[in-house]
Amino acid sequence: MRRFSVYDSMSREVRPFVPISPPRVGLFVCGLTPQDEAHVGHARTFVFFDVVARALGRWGYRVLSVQNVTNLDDKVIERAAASGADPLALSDRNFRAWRRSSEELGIRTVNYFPYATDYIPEILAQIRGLIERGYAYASAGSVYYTVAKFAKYGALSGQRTDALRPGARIEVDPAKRAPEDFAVWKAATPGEPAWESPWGPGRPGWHIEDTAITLRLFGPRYDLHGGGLDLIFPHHESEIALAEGATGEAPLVNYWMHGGMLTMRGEKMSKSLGNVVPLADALREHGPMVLRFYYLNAHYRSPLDFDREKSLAEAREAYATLSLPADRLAEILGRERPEGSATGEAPAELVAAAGALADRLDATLAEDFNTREAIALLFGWSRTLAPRLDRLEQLSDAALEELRSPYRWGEEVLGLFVREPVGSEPLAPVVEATIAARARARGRGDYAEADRIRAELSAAGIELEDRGGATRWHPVRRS
RNA sequence: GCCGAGGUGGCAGAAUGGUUAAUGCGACGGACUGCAGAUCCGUUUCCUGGGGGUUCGAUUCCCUCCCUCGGCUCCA
Repeated sequence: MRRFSVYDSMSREVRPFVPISPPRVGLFVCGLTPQDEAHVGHARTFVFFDVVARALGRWGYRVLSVQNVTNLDDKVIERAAASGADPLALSDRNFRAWRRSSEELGIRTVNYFPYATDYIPEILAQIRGLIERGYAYASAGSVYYTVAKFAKYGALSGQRTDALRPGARIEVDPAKRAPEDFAVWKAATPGEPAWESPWGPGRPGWHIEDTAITLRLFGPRYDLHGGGLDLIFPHHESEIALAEGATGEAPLVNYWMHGGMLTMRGEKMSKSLGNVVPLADALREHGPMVLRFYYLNAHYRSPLDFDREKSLAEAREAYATLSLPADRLAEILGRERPEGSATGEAPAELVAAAGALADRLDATLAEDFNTREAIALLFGWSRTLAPRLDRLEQLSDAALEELRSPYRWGEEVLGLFVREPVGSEPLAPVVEATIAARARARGRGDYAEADRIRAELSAAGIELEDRGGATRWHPVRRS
């Protein structure tokens, strides 16, 4: 198992990672509340944690990755009521749409996506435990957490409850003993989904579904908890209070990881600001590789500003440069080559460099997942290969694979260099014939006809590239 | 007000107590081309928010001020 370090929001420093029971690692990431469609800000966080899980897997850990789905909360109910939909059906629909997008994005490391409402028995059991231990009380059909009882409340966020602006956004609730107390069980309102409980019909409050899930799947303590920076308070703070209060064991989590926000012209992307770019739109316009590249091209803890006109266009250009040698290698390797025609060996210094690069890539990522630095290293490799691309044809498969190994790393860990199926294979004969016609036109100096054919193919989504007397073609890049 | 994260070239965005502060985008020049695009090569000196301090040396460590963003019970 490779050693690595990670920034822990609780201690506010980069610390060496020590697993609780190696090689297993429990990773819990706060997932979506699918009140609406997912946007590009959400995807940033989840792509990053996908890379974390991929890296740990590569390094020999056995990761159990769980992402909860808060499929019922005030917002879901509110949104459903506005459209006359059933709340659970609405969140289910949005979640399924997110899963389609996330699969397209190559997010493939999450083992479970538990729905909050599938854990009602666990939630009720936890609430009973909290009441027995004096951390919660029933009042008017609801149950509230006694924040004052949990001395460590505020350790993660640095917030002190007595400093919270009273009444800022805290609902004034006469059933609560103290304003900072929060609901772990909410008394049912007619027309809303509700479950029976010792305190009457109701539904779970926020925060508690996560601890119910992790207590069940990981036990009272686990390794890594991730999420967006905006969840630190009150959500993660409250999770700690709920779990440690219920079990008496601490700490709930050994390392808290928080991803920076994606901003839009300096402001956080959120529905209420009206500056949301739906993930599905960005995927359609630029494809998954460009988006992944864009996210991973910044450090995960830095804020990343998203400019709808510029950001992904720039990422597209940069990714094209980065991936061109990778594509060429894959293309040659995927082609049938006559027996004995390609036996060349790669220069020894290149092979050595490729091997050394893999180590450097792992080492870079092992320092708090510096994906940006890893990408810079991969750019270096592409610069090395780019001028030699035309000499690759003679190399043996084994030699080509050696030169490809840094890109294989990028594919395995970063999820880049995955070639999109273009569905153009059946077109190939037609395109080749058209190109041949253009070549004949060029041969007799009829450039008007040649350019007409080129423009026609371009309009059909095929770009031509004249080099060294031959003409290559490829599907036009998405723009 | 309190808590937290940031401020780096035209732009995006890394890193480090120490030679020319990475990488990319863009721009400019060249090669290639019938032309264009794509590609390849080269150039892009003057960039670390302001002010103090520690140090032989600070972008990095400390203090302070300014600005931006996030959180302060809906948030990835």
